[in-house]
Amino acid sequence: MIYDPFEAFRAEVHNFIRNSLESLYPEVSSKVVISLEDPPPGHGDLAFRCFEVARHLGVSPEEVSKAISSRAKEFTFRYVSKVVSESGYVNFYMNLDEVVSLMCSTLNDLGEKFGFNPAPHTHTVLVEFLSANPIHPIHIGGARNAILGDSLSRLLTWRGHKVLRHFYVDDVGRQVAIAAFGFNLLGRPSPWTKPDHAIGYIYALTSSLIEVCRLKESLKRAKALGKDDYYRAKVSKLDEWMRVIIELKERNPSLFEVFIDKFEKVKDPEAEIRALMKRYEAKDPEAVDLIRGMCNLVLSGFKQTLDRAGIYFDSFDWESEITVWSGLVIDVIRKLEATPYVTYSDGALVFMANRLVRDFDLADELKIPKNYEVPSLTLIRSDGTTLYTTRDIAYTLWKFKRADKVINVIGVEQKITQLQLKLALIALGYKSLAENLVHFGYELVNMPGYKMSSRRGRYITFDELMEEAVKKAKAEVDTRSPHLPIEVRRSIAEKVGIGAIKYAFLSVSSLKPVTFRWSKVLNFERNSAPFIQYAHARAFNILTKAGVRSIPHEINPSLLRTDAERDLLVRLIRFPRIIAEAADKLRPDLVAEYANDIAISFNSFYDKVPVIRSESEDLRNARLWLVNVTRIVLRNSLNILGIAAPQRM
RNA sequence: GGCCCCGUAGCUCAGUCAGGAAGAGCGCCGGCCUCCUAAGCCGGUGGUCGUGGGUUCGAAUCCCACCGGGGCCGCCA
Repeated sequence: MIYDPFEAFRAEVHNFIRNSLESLYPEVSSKVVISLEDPPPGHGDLAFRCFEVARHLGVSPEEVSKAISSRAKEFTFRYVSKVVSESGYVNFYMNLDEVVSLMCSTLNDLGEKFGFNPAPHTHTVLVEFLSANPIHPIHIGGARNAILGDSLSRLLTWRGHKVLRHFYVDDVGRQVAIAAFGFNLLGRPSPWTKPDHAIGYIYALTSSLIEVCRLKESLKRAKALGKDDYYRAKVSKLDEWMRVIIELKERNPSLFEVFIDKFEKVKDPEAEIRALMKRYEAKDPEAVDLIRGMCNLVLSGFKQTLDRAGIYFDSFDWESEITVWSGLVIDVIRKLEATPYVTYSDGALVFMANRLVRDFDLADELKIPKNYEVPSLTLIRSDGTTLYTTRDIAYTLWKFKRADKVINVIGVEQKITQLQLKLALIALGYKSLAENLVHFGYELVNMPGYKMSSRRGRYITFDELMEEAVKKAKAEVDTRSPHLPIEVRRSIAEKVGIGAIKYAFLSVSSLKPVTFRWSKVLNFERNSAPFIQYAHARAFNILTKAGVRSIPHEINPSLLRTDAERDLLVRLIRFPRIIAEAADKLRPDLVAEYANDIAISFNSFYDKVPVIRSESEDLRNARLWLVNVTRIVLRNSLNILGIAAPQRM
C-alpha cells in the first residue's frame, strides 16, 4: 500500500545521488548528507545542491552537478523523467505518467482519506491543551492555544498516531480559591449570563478587591516607615486598581453593590482563601461542593464555546483528583526526597534542578544555555500545601501511564517550569519519559493599546471573537448569495467566520507574538480560510454540475498539458508528504500554507481551463479527476486545521 | 543583572534548524464577468533581510557585539 506517491520519486532521486556520489567521489560520499530541496518554479520538482560536495573536493559546484547529471543516461529511472544541471544544482523532473499512476492507486485505496500518511512507527500521543483556569471565559490567548492544540491533534491523527486530547482542570490553585470565595460570598448565585462570563466577573471583582486591600495594608506600613518612593509607587498601583474596580462596577452596578456590602463584612479575606485551599486539598466535603460546583459551571460555559468552535476533548482531568486526593503527588514528593536533589529551605521543600543538570551534564542535551543556572523549584510551601508544578510532575506520570508521548500546549512564558518538570522526571529516574515530553510553546496574543488581564476582567473572549467574525461573514454571504435560504446562509457564515479566526492563528508560527487585529481575523481574501473554502466550494460545484458518477479512477496525465493543470497536479501529489513533514515537525502552519497554495493554483486553473466544456470526453474526465483530487485535498487540509469545508458559499 | 523569543516590502508574515536561485498576502496602480460561483483571475508597484563587525569562494541563514519589541528569572499559574 502506497500512501505517498511523491516519496517514490524522492527515493529514486536520493538513491541516484547516493549511487553517483559513491562511484564518482567515493572519498567524500560518506561525509555528505543528501538533502533534497524544492527548486524554484520552472526548475523541476526536486533539486540537489552540489556546493558541499564541491567544497570537499576543491572543485566547482558546476563540475559536480554536470558529472552527476551526465550519469543519468546510464541509469534506468522509473519516476524521474529528466535530470538537468543548472548553476551548481542537479534538478530532477518528475515522470508524471508513473507518479500519477501511483497516485491513482493511492486514491483508489484511500479515497476520501487521501493524504493519510502513517509514520513508520506510530504512537499513542497525549496532547494536553487549553487547560484554561476554570474561573473566567476562554479569552483570545486561550483561543490560540485551543486552535493550535486541536489542529496538532488532528494532524497527528493523519500521521497515524493515536491521539488523546486532554484538558487539565486546575481546580487546586489559589486563583480558583479566590473565585470560589467570591462566589460563595454572593450566595452561589445561578449565572445571570453565560456561566463562564458570570464567574469571570465575580473572579475579577474578588481578586481586584483583595489586591486593593493588600495595597492599602502595605501603604500603611510604608507611611509608618517613611519610605517615600515606595509609597508613591504603591499609590499609583492602588490608583490603577481603583480604576479597574470602577470599570467592573459599571458593568454590573447592582451585583457590585451587593458584593461590596458582603465583602466589607469579611475581616480577613486572605485567611479565608488560604483556609479554603487547605480544606479543598483535604477533600473537605463542603469545600468540594463549593469549588466543584463553581468549576463545573465554568466548564459548562467552556463546552458551549468549544462546541461552537468545533473543538473537543477526550478527557477533562481534575487536578485535585489525579494528583492530590489520590496521594500521587505525595508519592512523587517522597521519591524526590530520596534523591540528592531536594532540600529544605526556610521550611519549604525545594528541588535543586541545576545541581541535577551539573551532575549529569544535561545542558547540551536539554539545550540549556551555557552558564545558565536553572532556578530551583519549590515543591512544598512552608505551610505544607503543594504547588502547581509539583502536582504537574504527578500528572505527567499519570499521563505516561496512558501514552508513549506527551505534548503540552502551553505558553512560552512557562518554559522554565516545563524544563523543571522534565528535570524532575530525570531525577526520579524516568529519563526516557523526559525525552518523550514535548513543550509545544506559543507566544501570547497582545492587543494594541490594551493590556489584557484576567484578574482585571479585561479580555476579549473567544465567544466575542466568534460572534464578530460570524456577523461579518453573514453580511458577506447575504450580499454574495442572497438567493440561498436564510438557514443555509447562517450555516455558511458560521463556517466561514470561525474558519477565518482559526486560519489567522494557524497560519503564523506559534513562536510569533500575535498582535490581535480585527482586520487580520476578518480578512476574507487570499491567505485566509474563506479563500481556501471558496476554492473548495468551486471545486465541489463543478463536480455537482458534472454529475459525480462520471469521475474516472485512472487518468492519463499527458492529457493535462497546460501550465495551470500541471502546476496544480504537481502540487497535489505532494499532499501526503506535507502531512508527514507538518506532523513530524509539529507545524500546522505548513498545512495552512500548503492549502493556500493549492487554492491559488486551483483558482488560476479554474479561470483558465474549462472543465465541463472540455474539448473531448477524455480531457473532461481527466480534468474532473483533477478537480476531484483538489476537492479532497482542500477538504482534508481544512479538516487538519479544524476548519469546515462548505459545499457552497 | 542573567537567560529566552521576535526584528525580512508601507502593513501582516514565510524562508533561519541543514549557508548557495530574496517569497506570499494586504495596500497602491492598471486590466478581466454573453463562459463551471468575481470571497476570483491577469499584469504592475514595492526590500540597506534591525545595526556594526567576523567566518566563508558565497550569509536573511553561522559566530560576536550592539539597538528596538516581548517574555522569564515567585513559597503564582
